[in-house]
Amino acid sequence: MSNTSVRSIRRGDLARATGCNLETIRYYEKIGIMPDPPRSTKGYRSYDDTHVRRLKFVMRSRDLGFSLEEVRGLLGLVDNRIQTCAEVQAMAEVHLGEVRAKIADLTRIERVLSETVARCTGDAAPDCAIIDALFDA
Amino acid sequence: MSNTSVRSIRRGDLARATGCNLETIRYYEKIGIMPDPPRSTKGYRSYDDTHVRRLKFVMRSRDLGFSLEEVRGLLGLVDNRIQTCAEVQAMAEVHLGEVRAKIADLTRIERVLSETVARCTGDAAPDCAIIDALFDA
DNA sequence: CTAAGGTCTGTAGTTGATACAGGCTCAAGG
DNA sequence: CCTTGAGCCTGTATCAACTACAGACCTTAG
Repeated sequence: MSNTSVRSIRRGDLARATGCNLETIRYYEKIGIMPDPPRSTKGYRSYDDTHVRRLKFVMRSRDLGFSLEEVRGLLGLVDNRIQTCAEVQAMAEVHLGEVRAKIADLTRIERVLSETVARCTGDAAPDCAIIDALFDA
Repeated sequence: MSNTSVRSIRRGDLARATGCNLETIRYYEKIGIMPDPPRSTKGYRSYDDTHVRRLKFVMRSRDLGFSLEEVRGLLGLVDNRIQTCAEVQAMAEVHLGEVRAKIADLTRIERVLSETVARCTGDAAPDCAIIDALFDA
């Protein structure tokens, strides 16, 4: 791990360091997920380690499917300790339930779709088992 | 099955007959998924069987996760026979691949999340294994 | 000194709906 | 006949979560 301490990098550097889209950084600042960074005399945003770390946290949370509102909640513990571990756990469990529901839903879709596709002859005729299935299901 | 032929129902009736949201019908007409229906002398939309059937087709396709653009493609076969069965099959297979990819993705998320939640003590402390995991993953 | 490329701002577009305001119209009850 | 409430009409705004663009400014390498 490279723990090289970084101070005063620009937005493009932060984007590269985290893999985050350039514009998304500005968006996160606008909605308060990321703090307004200090500026250079000419108005350029200036980031450091703490921003890299926080943005990676946000991205990891998003990658696990937490909504931005949920991420805001998670950051509550990070920032002000306004949330307890128990609350975070509850939130994560709710989210886990949603993820499992989505998996169940997609699994049902997968089953129906694969059955339907299997019934299709795949020829050049303008008559199709998939279309029929969508009409008559 | 009730095959009672229906002619000249209004938008609210179509919504009830299909379970579709009232405003969504207008939206589908605006984007060309549903045709502009004939109007009464006073401008009221007038639907019949064919609209009920088509809207149900659209809803079933959406329920299986097809995007509106994909639905548009499926409707191509229904409407003008501009697509062959083979093309529909190819589209369905691509979509099936996407569904499977999503399931794989969510399954990974589910695994990480459930492991993380399990490591959490769930007490009132302002220190949380979930937060730590999001930082250090 | 110049040219390329990075950054600044505000704003618009994306997908797939859903909601609302303000005005008409229609049907039923009194 | 009149009223009242439901339903319908239109255009426009809102949501998540970004992403992209225009036009101006700044920085840096050659």
